[in-house]
Amino acid sequence: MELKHQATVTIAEVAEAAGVGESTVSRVLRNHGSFSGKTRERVMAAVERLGYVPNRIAGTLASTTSRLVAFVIPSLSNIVFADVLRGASAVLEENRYQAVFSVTDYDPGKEEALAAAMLAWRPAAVMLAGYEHTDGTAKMLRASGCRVVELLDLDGDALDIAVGFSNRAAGRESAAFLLKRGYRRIGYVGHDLKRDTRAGKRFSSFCETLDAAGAPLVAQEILAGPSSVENGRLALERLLARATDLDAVYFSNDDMALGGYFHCLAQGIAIPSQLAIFGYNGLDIGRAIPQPLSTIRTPRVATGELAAQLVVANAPPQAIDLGFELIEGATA
Amino acid sequence: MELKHQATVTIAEVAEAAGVGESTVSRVLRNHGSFSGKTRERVMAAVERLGYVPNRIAGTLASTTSRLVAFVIPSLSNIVFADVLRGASAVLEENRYQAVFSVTDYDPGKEEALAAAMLAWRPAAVMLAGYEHTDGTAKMLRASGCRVVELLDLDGDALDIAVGFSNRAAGRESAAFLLKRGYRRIGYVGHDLKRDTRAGKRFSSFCETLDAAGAPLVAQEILAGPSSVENGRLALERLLARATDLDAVYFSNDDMALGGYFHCLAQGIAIPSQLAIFGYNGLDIGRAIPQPLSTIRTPRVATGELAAQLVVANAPPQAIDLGFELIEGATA
DNA sequence: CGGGAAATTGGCAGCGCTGCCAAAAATAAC
DNA sequence: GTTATTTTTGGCAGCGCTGCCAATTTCCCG
Repeated sequence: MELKHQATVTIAEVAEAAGVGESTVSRVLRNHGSFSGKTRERVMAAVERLGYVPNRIAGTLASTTSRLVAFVIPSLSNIVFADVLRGASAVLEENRYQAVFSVTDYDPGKEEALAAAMLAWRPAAVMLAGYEHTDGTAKMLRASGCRVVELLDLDGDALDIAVGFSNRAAGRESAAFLLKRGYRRIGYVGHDLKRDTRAGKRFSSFCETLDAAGAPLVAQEILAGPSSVENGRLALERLLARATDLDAVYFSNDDMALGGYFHCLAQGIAIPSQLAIFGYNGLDIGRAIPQPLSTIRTPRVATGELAAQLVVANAPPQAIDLGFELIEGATA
Repeated sequence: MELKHQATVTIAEVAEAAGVGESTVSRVLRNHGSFSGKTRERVMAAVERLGYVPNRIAGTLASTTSRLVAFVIPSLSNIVFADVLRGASAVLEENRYQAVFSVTDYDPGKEEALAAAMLAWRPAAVMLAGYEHTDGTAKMLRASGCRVVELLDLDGDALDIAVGFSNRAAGRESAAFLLKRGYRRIGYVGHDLKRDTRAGKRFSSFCETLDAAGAPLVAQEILAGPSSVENGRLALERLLARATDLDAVYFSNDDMALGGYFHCLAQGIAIPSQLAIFGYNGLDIGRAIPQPLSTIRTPRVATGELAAQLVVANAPPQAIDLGFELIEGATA
C-alpha cells in the first residue's frame, strides 16, 4: 500500500562523505551550535553531492519537538476557512512549520475523530473553528499538551488560545444598522444553523436586538444545506413568497446574500428601496457587483496569521478580538 | 519555541498496564498479525484507561512507510485548488492518510523550496498543480522515490501520475463555441499568464482556433495580478475603452468573467446581444446570476478524488483525462 | 612557549514504534 | 497421551535523527 521510502541518503552517509561526525552534520544543517567555516563547506558540499534531504520524521521524533500545525476545519469550500488557512500557512511557512489539515464537514463527531488522528502526529498546535466541540474533543485536546487555537469566534470559553471576533456582536451591529436605516419589517435567510454555530450566534443576537427595538423578525427561511449563492437565491424566493411586505433581509453570510441579490436582480426587485439586503463576511465579490453589498467584513486572513504567530511564539493562553468592520455598501 | 510533547503515554506503558508485550499492543492497535480476543480486550482497556494516543511520527519512522500526502498548490484563494484539496482529502481521510500542504503563490521558485521541505516529511506522494516545474523541482521529485501526481493539466509530459483535463482542448472548444454562435469580433480578458500557465495554455489554443477560422483575436487586456472578480470588471472596462466593436469576450476564468458580467450589468450593456461573455471553470455562482454564465465546467473535486485514489492504491504511472463540460449558459 | 579558556567536534544513547524471529501456548492429529 | 502444527506472544534491534557530554583542537595572554 503505502510507499517504502527510497533514495534514503542518511545523515550518517553525509557525515562519512564529508569526513565529519553525524552530530556535526546535524549542527551545520540546523545552523545550531558551533562549527567552523570549512566544516560547514565540506558538509554542504557532501549534502549537495549526495542529494541529501533531511528526514523530518526522524528529527521530530528525536527532538520530541514538532513543527507541525494541525488544522481541523469544517469546510474547504467555504472561503472563510480557506482564508484563515491562507493567512496561517504563510506565517507557518516563514517559520518552517508545516501545516496539516482535515475537513469535518461541520460534523462534531467527525471533528473528534479527526482531532484524535491529528494528535497522533504530535503537532505543536491544533487549530479548530469555534468553541463548539464534543466533550471528548475538548478532553482529548486538553490532555494532549499541545497548543489549541480556536478560531473565528469569541463567544464562549477558550480551551487555550482564541483568535477571532464576536459573532454575537456582529449580529447585534447588523441589526442596529438596519434599524438605524429605518427598516422595520425585517426577515432572515439562513443555512443550516445547527452545524454552523457561528451563524447561529449571529442570528440569535440579531433577533434579540430587533426584539429590544420593538421590531421583531417578521419571517425567516432556513435551508437545511450548506450556504451557497444558489441556496441564498432559492431561500429568498421562498421567503418572499410567504412574506410579501419585508423591507430588509439579513442573510447568514455573503454567499447567501449574493444569491438574494441576484434573485432581486432577476425579478426586478429594486435594491434597497424595495428590499434591503445585508450579508456577513465582506467577500471581495460583494464589492464587484453593481451595487456593493452591505455587509460586515471579517478579518479572516489576519485571524489565520495571528493564530500562527501566537503558536510560533508559544504565546500564553489568551483570547484576541480582531474585530470586524461594518461596510455600509449600497444594498441596505 | 516549539512545544515539547507532553502527555507522553507510550506503547510500553500500555503494554505494562495490559500485562502484555509491546509488540502485542502494536499488533492489536493496527489490527495486524494475530492475537487472541481477550488480549485485544485487555489492550483496548489499557489504551482507554491511559488515554493512549499512538505516535504516528514514531510509527512512520519505524516502518519507513508513510501515510502523509503532500500538496504543493499555487493558491488557496482560488476555489479550483480548494476543490481539488477537498476531493482529495475526503478520500485520504477514509484511508487514514493525512494531507499536508503548502502554498506557492504561483511562484516556481517557491514551489521548489516548498517541495523540498515537503519531501523532508517523506510523504507517500506529492501532488502539484500542472506540469510547469523548475528543473530542480523535477529532479528532486524524481529522485525522491515518492509518488508524484500532477493535477489539472494534461498538456505535457507527466513525471509519474497526472490527473486532469486538457487546457488546450478547453481553449479550443471555447473558441469553437463562440465561432459557432457567430461571434467574429472577439476579445480576451486575462490575468497573469506567466504564473497561471494553465490559463496561458487555454488562451494560446483559443487564439489558434480563432486564427484558423479567419477571425483572429481583436483585442486583449491582461492584468498583472491574480484573477478576481474585481480585476475582471476592471479589465473589461479597459478593454472596451480601447475596442468598442467587440461582440464577445473570452475570460481567463469564471472569476474574471463574473467581473465582466457585473461591469456590463452596471453599464447597461446587454448580454449577450451587445456583448457575449465566456468563462472557464463552471463555478456554482455562475449558475446563480440572473443569466447563467456560459463557461466550461471542470471536474475539480473529481480530480482530487481520483488523484487520492490512485495514490492510495499505489497505481502505476498514468495520465488520466477527466474531460470537461461546455455549459452553454445564457451569456454567449 | 606554557596554561587555561573558548571553540569545535565525535560518540552514543535514546526518541516511540515496527518488523523479525524465536519462544511459548493452544490446538490438531494420531 | 504424545507429537506435529498452528496460533499467539515477547524481546530486541534499528528506523534516522538530536541532545548530551566528554574529548580534542584552537585561540589568547602573559
